[in-house]
Amino acid sequence: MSQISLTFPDGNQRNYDAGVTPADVAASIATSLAKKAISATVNGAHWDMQWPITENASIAINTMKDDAAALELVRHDLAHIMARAVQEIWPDVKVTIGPVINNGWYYDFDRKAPFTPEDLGLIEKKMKEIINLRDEVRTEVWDRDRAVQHYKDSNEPFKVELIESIPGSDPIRMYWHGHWQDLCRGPHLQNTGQVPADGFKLMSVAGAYWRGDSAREQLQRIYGVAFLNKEALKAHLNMLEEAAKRDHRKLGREMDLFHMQEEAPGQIFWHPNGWKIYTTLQDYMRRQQERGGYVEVNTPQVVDRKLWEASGHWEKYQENMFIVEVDEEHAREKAVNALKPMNCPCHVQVYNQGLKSYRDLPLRMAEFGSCNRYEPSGALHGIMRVRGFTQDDAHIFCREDQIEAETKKFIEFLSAIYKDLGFENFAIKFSDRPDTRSGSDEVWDKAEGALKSATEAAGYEFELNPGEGAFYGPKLEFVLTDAIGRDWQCGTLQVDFVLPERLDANYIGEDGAKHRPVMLHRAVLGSFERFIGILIESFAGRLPFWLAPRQVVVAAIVSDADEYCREVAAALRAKGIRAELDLRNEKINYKVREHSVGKVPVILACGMKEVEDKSVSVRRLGEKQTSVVSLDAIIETLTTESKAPDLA
RNA sequence: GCUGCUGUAGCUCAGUGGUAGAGCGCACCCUUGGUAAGGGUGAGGCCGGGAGUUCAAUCCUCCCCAGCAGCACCA
Repeated sequence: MSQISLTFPDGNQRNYDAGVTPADVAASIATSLAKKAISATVNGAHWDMQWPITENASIAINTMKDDAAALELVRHDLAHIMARAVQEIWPDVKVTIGPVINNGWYYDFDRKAPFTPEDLGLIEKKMKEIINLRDEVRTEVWDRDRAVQHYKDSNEPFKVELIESIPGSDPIRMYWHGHWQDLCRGPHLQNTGQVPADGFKLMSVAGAYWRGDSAREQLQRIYGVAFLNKEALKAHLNMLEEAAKRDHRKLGREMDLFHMQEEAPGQIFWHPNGWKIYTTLQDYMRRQQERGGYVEVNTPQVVDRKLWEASGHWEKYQENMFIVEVDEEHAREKAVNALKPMNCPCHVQVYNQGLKSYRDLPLRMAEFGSCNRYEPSGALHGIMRVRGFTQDDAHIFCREDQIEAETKKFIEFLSAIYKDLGFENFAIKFSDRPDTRSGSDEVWDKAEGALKSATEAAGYEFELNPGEGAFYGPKLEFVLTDAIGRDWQCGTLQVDFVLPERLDANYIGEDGAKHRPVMLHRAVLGSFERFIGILIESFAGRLPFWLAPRQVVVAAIVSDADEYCREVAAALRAKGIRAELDLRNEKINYKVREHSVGKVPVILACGMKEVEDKSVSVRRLGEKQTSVVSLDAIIETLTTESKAPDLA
């Protein structure tokens, strides 16, 4: 048998027979290592202890101390252990797939009766039993036909379909956790006992489509989270609890920002406090847009279907549109309108008024455009995903050769705003050409190239979403993350070659001939509603002073100080600071607690001492310490703090 | 839209086949208290909507609506 040379992390090399497994290698070093090993890293690849190594390679033996490898294996083995547990309890349940995800894993099952929360408890108990059995994990590569036959014999149709979709050149690998067998590419632990029995928890069960296809069977997906020990699991569950506390729906109620009700699903009733955030943010955006060279317009909400037919929305987007039919008494036919789901067609109408010259380009046309979309009921989520919302929308009409410069300018514009609003970090996703698209490959090449090089020139990296572009052009998406790690697309920039064509937008070039402009659809916040939701969660309700709906509460400690409190509040209001009075017949402790819970950034408490000194006792949100400062000083301080970042 | 769960006072939630309860909040009274809940009294509910079973439904069944989790969707 031929020999191969394995190089260890410390640089040492040893020779082994070709086909040696990491288990053999570990055993050759120390029996204790062989026992506690969980996997190997061979030439950078995560390697099962049972897989043979046939060539010279670098090798590292992983133990539970190697967090990344250990977490992946633990979660992956738990997926198998859970599937085994489920089939041991309910032998007729069909298994499908069970990958590792963030913080844990899931496994999709086909079973008629739904899993109940009690079932999850049963499964968890069974899983712990399996772990305690310390069953050996074993693997074999099978012949494709044998694997298919096996799963046909054992009546596992989803597995048959999986095998048939594995490319012909790939091996079909089987794994056994004890007696229980599953198709799996591996790697896995050496035995089930290597899984920490107190480091995991089954979290929830929900429907999920087979292969992510809503036309296919709906399966039941059980989610679990897993960590290397009890403490880490506890920390994770704790984090989830903390995240739930900053849910914008909860804080929206507590801070009296908005509400929603059955009669208007997916639409927001803004209360005074919430609307103050909204208008403050809008005022800020308006100033930024003016500086950024945009002109602002406003266009109709209810627009005849003729325009939507021309734009292509009627054909491609109708099921997401609110259709408004009007029987006009004296009209000969029924007028059919739609609430605008997007602003772009209306903006082209504005653009098309009068002849445009190449000298007018780029023309950046902005609108705080109120849109309505009939979103699927299951998609609605607080104020983050709604049916009525306002975009900070703009369309840049430009020449093809201006795409790159405009894109770069936009990314810089957006990142400055995100920074002002407290988001230093955001992800950029780049979606390139989909299979069905309009426009020539040559034009797509140019547009994709322009977006990519503009992103790089602005100093950002992007993640590629292959084939996810719109049919009319490639796009950039700017993504922020909420309190529990869910991503929300906020900003976007989409190149559009199609709409100017469909709505016949043009400009007169230097050559005196008509040319077609390109449109860049772009938004920074995306929608005010979603963005405010993210702001609330990101700051856990403790908005920066300039955005806080209630900035100051002036609270009397004794009622003899009421008159002075009125003076203080009036003085602050004269400086444009949002100050409220609390002269209620309550103790200062009570008032402090209530306004702290209400996330008011500054409480100014006044008793007789303050009345006499013309001072205030300042308590900042989140600080236990108070300080007494003069009225003049606090007015000056808070006046400065109340300025929006662009005015400071 | 799909699967599952949920819907009782403004909020958070108990509860029962014989039309309801707590805490907080709210109102009033007492209390003027120095930085995260002072005390008392009281008001407040078509038990999400509709139909059915029943002598009787908030409770059981069916349909609808809305919310929650996940999936799909987000051109």
